[in-house]
Amino acid sequence: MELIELLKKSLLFSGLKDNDLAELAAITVRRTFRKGESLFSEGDEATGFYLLVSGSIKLCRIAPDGREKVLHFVQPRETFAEAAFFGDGRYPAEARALAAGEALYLPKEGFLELMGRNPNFSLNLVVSLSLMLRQFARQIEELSFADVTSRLASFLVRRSAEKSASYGGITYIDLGVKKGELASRLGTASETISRTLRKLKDEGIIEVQGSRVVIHQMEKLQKLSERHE
Amino acid sequence: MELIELLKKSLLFSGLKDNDLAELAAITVRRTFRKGESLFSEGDEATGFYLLVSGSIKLCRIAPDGREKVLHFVQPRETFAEAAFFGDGRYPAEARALAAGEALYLPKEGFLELMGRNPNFSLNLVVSLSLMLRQFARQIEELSFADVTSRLASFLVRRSAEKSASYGGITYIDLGVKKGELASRLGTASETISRTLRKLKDEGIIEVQGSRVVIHQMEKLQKLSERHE
DNA sequence: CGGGTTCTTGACCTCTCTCAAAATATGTGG
DNA sequence: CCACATATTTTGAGAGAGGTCAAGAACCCG
Repeated sequence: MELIELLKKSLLFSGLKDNDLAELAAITVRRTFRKGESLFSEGDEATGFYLLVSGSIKLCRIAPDGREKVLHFVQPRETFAEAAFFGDGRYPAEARALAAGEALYLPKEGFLELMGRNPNFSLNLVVSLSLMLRQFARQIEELSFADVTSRLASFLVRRSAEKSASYGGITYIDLGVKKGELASRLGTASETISRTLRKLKDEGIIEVQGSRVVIHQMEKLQKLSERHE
Repeated sequence: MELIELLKKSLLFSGLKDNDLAELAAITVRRTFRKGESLFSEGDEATGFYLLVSGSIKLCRIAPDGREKVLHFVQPRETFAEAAFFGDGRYPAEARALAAGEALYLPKEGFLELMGRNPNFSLNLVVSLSLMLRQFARQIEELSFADVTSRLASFLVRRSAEKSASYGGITYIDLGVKKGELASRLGTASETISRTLRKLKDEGIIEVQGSRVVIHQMEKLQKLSERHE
């Protein structure tokens, strides 16, 4: 697809005029990646940020004891590693591909230059970062207050809103990630996810088929996710 | 103090030239507040953001069950509520004064205009937001992995780095907040903070005198905070 | 059809939450 | 500056959610 079309799909560049986008396209680098490939690692020098076009990426950190904590699953059209713009210029996490795909690379240097010339870039970037901050704040709140059932319900509800198929009141979600990864993202252990999914199934709220989840009673799920929040 | 001098103290405006600062000063509103006063509440229309000059502010959210979750303690010279720039334009949390002081209010409208005219404002804002993102990411990681001892140690170490007095290997920290608030910030209960502080005291690592903490063995504290990270 | 990974389940155990009560600190008016 | 009222902190005891370890089952791929 045309590079400019791809750029336009991102929230980050949505408000830009065509000639702005052309400037942007001039510094953009297309990059494909395979499953399991790492786009950058924790501690690497941050030379730019990315816009995911297709495929699936997780941002994660490795704890000293070897366990991995998933901070975020990146969806197509989302940007990631914008925070590469800060002070020390190192990536604070690793970006690993869960499925093969393509990303657009925006080099820091060229982008900073664009920001200096064209305020629209900065304004959009600020909006994007602010949205992320809000998301993170919610995650912090969830981790402090909500139990695993509630967090899992919250995840499923959100996922079903953004990425699902629905027929006659029944919603089908494709988790798209291994349950172990989901556990890490929700700040718990895979065993607990297993047990919690089972509990929800026993209550007739959902059904699990591999990495596919069928939601039978969305309302109950919503209630569970709001109980604490 | 001169308004421009106050503005210059913030990381957010540190790199600006004097004439930029003068423009900024022109739209700045000084605002004093008393202890317990709320600068804005969750859900209020976000009309701008703040730079804390003196006093102490906490950002918090109230859960449906009435409990309060502290997201962040704002230190003098720091800005807060920059995220007011996003989409729906509502404050996502409440800002309540822990001690009387003064803040500078930067109205959204005027600031957006400045950003459009002068790229330096945007660049600094992006840096500032990125730093916050990094902080939040660390908090998420801590909440998922680390136990309370580790989180408390981490908090103390960080606090001692930014706000402490030190004589001959012994460091004195003023918590500056009630222990209950600290508990909320660390995602735990005040009883647990109490017990954990006591445990650290029994091990000879720290000493507690009201809201003052004396660190005797910084290395051990550091080790505790890194065990998980 | 192996061989490896991932998932599930069971058992156990520990950390931390909760509730209740005592102790301490803080603030207020006189 | 004291004495009382309120708020905060500490301590104790009990319960429960969820982590960990271990083993078997299911799944996935070449």
